[in-house]
Amino acid sequence: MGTRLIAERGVDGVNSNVIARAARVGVGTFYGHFADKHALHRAAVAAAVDGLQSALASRAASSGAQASVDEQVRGLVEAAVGWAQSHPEPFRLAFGRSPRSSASGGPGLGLSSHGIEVRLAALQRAGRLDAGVDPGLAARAFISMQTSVIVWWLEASERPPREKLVETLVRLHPAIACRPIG
Amino acid sequence: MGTRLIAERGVDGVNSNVIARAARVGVGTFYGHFADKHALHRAAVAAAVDGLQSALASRAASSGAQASVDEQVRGLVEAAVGWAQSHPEPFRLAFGRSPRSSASGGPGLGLSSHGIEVRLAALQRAGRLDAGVDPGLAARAFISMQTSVIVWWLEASERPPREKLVETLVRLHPAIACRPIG
Amino acid sequence: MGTRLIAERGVDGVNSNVIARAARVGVGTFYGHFADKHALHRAAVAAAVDGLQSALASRAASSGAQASVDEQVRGLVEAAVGWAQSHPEPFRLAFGRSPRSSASGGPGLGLSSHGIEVRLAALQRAGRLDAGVDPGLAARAFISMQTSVIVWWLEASERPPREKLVETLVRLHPAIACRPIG
Amino acid sequence: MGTRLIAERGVDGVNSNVIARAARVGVGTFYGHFADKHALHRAAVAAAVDGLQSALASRAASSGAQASVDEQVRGLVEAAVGWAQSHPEPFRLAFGRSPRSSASGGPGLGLSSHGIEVRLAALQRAGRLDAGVDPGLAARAFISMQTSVIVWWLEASERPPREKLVETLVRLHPAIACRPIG
DNA sequence: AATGAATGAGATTTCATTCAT
DNA sequence: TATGAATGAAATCTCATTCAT
Repeated sequence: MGTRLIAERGVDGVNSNVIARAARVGVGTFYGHFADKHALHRAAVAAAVDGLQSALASRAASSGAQASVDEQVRGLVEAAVGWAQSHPEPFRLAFGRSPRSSASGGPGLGLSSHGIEVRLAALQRAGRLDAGVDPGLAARAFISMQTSVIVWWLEASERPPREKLVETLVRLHPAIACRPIG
Repeated sequence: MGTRLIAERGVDGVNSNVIARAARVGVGTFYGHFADKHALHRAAVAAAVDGLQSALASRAASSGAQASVDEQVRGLVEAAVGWAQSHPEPFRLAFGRSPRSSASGGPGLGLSSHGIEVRLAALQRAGRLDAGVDPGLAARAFISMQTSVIVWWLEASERPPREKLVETLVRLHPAIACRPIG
Repeated sequence: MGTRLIAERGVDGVNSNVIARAARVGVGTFYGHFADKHALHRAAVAAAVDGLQSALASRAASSGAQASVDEQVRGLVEAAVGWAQSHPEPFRLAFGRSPRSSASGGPGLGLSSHGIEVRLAALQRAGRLDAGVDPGLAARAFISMQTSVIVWWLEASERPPREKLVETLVRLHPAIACRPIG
Repeated sequence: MGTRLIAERGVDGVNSNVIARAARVGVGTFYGHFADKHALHRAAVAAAVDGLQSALASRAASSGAQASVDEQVRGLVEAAVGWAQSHPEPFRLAFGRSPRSSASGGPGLGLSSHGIEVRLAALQRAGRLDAGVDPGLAARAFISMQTSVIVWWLEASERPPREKLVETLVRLHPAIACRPIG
């Protein structure tokens, strides 16, 4: 439980005593649960990634397989933005600057880009994605973009309305943005 | 001189004594040149941002104003990738994970998205950019995406060829990806 | 029971939780039996000292008072070596390095040197011990020597046979080694 | 230089801050010189062992090779006692209880018993040392005994006079104590 | 009586920064 | 100006002990 409480605070210049105090436990208790500060950070990031991942998965499941590409993309983007809005701290923690932890790849990763890659590859085989686009790169690019922009949007003082954000992200999704021209 | 030598190493968990040693100067010397560790970091990031910025600017200048949007976009993407390849360490330093410093905005920012925003707005007014897209968000999104993907690509072991990278980024640039449909 | 189990392990850098775990009891249980870590250590040392002491006493009793000095000395050395061999861990614990506890005196003490001192004094009065020797010092010296050497011998990889050990210690016992010359 | 200052204090329950303070240096300075508390302890023990060793060596050198065994033994014992008296703290540190450090062997070791062993073996071959005695064990035994007794003597409140101590140790030295009988 | 999670004082260690040379 | 040993505040971590179950 300490995990969530602490995930909701920043974990960067923060030190173990402060973390423990914030979680209302003794320092020793903290070390009883996590090997060190970074173990906690990793756990919190993993929890956030899992949280978002399952939000996306359940959205994908609820919008039937018969949905159009546009509908699917919009659904996923909305799910991502929605989860970010309801879990701003975990989202920032996992996808904001300095995710020293995300083993996998660039910013915003940790979140697997594999699912998107597969779908893009399928679209490409069906001639519905520009042949010049590399599905792997494009998937990765979209994930980075989406998380980066949402992080910025969460923090921005004069932020565009949520619908504009969703609309823009949808429009930039490779499956939509990179349809074959002509 | 120290700037570059140090920029070429990581600067995060690294401590000032190590930085100084790596730069082959005494600790004291280091503090003779920079107020503190963060001043150095800021300087290195700024240098990288400036470097990239001017690479982009000179490319924009060389491709005349009469060039098509596609040519301009491709030129800028190529310039960005080229600079990143010839200055991988500064690029990573400035745009990789944990840019604690970039005052401006999200990941990859530090690099101003203003220029792109202006151009996108112009295209939109000319009816050549989908009306649903927010130029500010889209500009920001593209910058984040581009830098994130390039950082990943620089580090990736099995990376797609450079042409594929450029092609994919070009195709995802809002000015191209978000042309009005129909 | 806990006493012996724990005595058979080292007790120095070892912490109380580890001790308890090793003894297969809960930490709390441990503190139910001993006031603190040192109480346990003291108890274990005392038990070892008592054990050795009574082994020596019963040997002294069994070899009648009419036995020669040589026989008595050999009997006691054999008893000490025998007990050490059958209780190596307690022996090490009580007489090995770092007996922070032994209130009494130098290494190997805890074991009283008084008995030996009395006998040596008697021999000296009878003109059968060199007059230059101080019975107190000599007694103390023999005890230290005996325990130190046995501890070493217990741990040594290429150790001389037990008989050689006994023989050497006997020969170094003041009552034998320091007979008046000529 | 910190070495000596600190060696002259106890180093057991003492913590690094206290050590540093006692040596009149900052904590960091301490860690600049020694990896940790134990490194200092080891260094101090080594220094003490070396000090005693060279005191013995120079005494051995000054008493010509033509000196009798008795004279040689007395010389070495006097040298050991003398060094211990003039360097009581290092002596206690190196040879007192809990020398967790002495890699070599039993208490009092660290100090090599090899020299004595060699001489005893020579005496034995010459028929001037009881055949039942093992030179290795006897050498080791003497070293342990000597250091243990000196440590006790340094600390004892009612201690026998120094001459008595020397006399007793000389009389217990195997080369003298274990001459063949008859 | 037995348990072991929780505690926090204190030990250990790091590192940004200073300053005498 | 260059240097790096020295510094100590602050961070990390340990472990003897308690106490609710």
